[in-house]
Amino acid sequence: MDIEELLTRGISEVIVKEDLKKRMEKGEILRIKEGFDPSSADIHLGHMVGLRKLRQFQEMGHKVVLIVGDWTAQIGDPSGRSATRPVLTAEQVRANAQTYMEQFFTIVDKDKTEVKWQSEWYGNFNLSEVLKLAGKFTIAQFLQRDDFKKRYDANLPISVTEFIYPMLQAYDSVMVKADVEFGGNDQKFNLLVGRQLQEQMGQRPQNIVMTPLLVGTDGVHKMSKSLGNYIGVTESPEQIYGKVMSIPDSLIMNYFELITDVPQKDLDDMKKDLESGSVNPMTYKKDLAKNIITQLYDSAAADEGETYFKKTVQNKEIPDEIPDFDARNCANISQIMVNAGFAKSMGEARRLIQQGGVELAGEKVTDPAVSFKNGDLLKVGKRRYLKINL
RNA sequence: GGAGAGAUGGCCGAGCGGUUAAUGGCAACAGACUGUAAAUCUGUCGUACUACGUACUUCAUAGGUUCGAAUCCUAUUCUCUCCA
Repeated sequence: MDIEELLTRGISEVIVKEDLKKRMEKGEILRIKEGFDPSSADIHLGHMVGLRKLRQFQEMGHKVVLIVGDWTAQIGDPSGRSATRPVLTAEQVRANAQTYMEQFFTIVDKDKTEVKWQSEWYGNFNLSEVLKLAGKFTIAQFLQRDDFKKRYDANLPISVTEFIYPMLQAYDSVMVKADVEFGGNDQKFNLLVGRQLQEQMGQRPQNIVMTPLLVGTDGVHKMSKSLGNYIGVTESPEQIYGKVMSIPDSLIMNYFELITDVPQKDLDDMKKDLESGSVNPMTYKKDLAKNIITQLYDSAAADEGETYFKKTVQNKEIPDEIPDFDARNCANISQIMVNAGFAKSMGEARRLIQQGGVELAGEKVTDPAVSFKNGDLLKVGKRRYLKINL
């Protein structure tokens, strides 16, 4: 992959592109900063966009500096939603960070990565240092940030700690002497603050590489755990396959471009096929699902995912493995559904039955009081199964 | 410190003393349809039950007024605006 493609495909913006390109062409080995906030541990396909890009930089010899945001995790990233996050204990943060890194290094090369914790420099930060740092910024500057401005204009609360977040993130860049910082599109402001602070503190300002935000399975919002529209990289091949199939058809090309290595000219052909309608979108969506699973697992797992999908969704067959459920304490079918987590309440369970969404031993259940016996197969909705154990 | 506005179900947002378990939208779930868990259409969407009904618990929190309150009053907590 040449430098131009590296800086174009799957990238929304590079600041300053010419400068970065020159440095790379000169063969400089760059320190690429990637921060993460261990308030949540799960990596999903949305993160893959940037992580794959990091990997590509590593393959060209550059060094990734991963910053564990154990301090910023306590603030909560203001980008996105306004809901304040619960404060995590140090233990939780450490546990999350561990889990995160395990996932991180399935995509990024661990040997070419340096891990830094924010507490290395913030651990004994004192008030005078905080003041010195805060003194370098103005409120007007923060209100330029779209997210802040919108909330300010809409009379929505903005916590002062949210202003501190970009300051800390910027100071991180100074501490690790970052040459380049990676971030999602929505991070633009924070990334730019890093440039400014580095310059103020006598460092060469970092270049910025921004990756587009992957749209979630709902086809509308960015992929995020809190919106529930995400596909986690640790999910099972069957789950990933199914979730990929559930993205709107209009997202297929976007996913191919951002999280696969399929060459651009192939993508162009596929796009034409989709536009002309000569190929069923499902076909490409299946390819996409397999491609992603192969990256995260291997091609055998991808095949398994596909087989499972064909069986259970397309042919509506019963899956091979069905969990047993101990139903000895359950008086009726509804109770089993609630205890198994298939329904939130007895009322919901009854409704499912009324709507014809429940099958017992192959028969549609119409009477909530039907009798069941050991080994009976219970199907709820399209794809939730269990075997009754008495 | 002073003056004012506001807090409604997972989210957005109506309602301003009784046909209100609370319009509408989104999300979610089920059904139909489909070569996709896409799209589209229909339905459901506080909890429980001896169920076309009944009971209980909801409209920031705690009290109060009233035959009756999400709607009025008081206190508390939180948010926003303006003044200083």
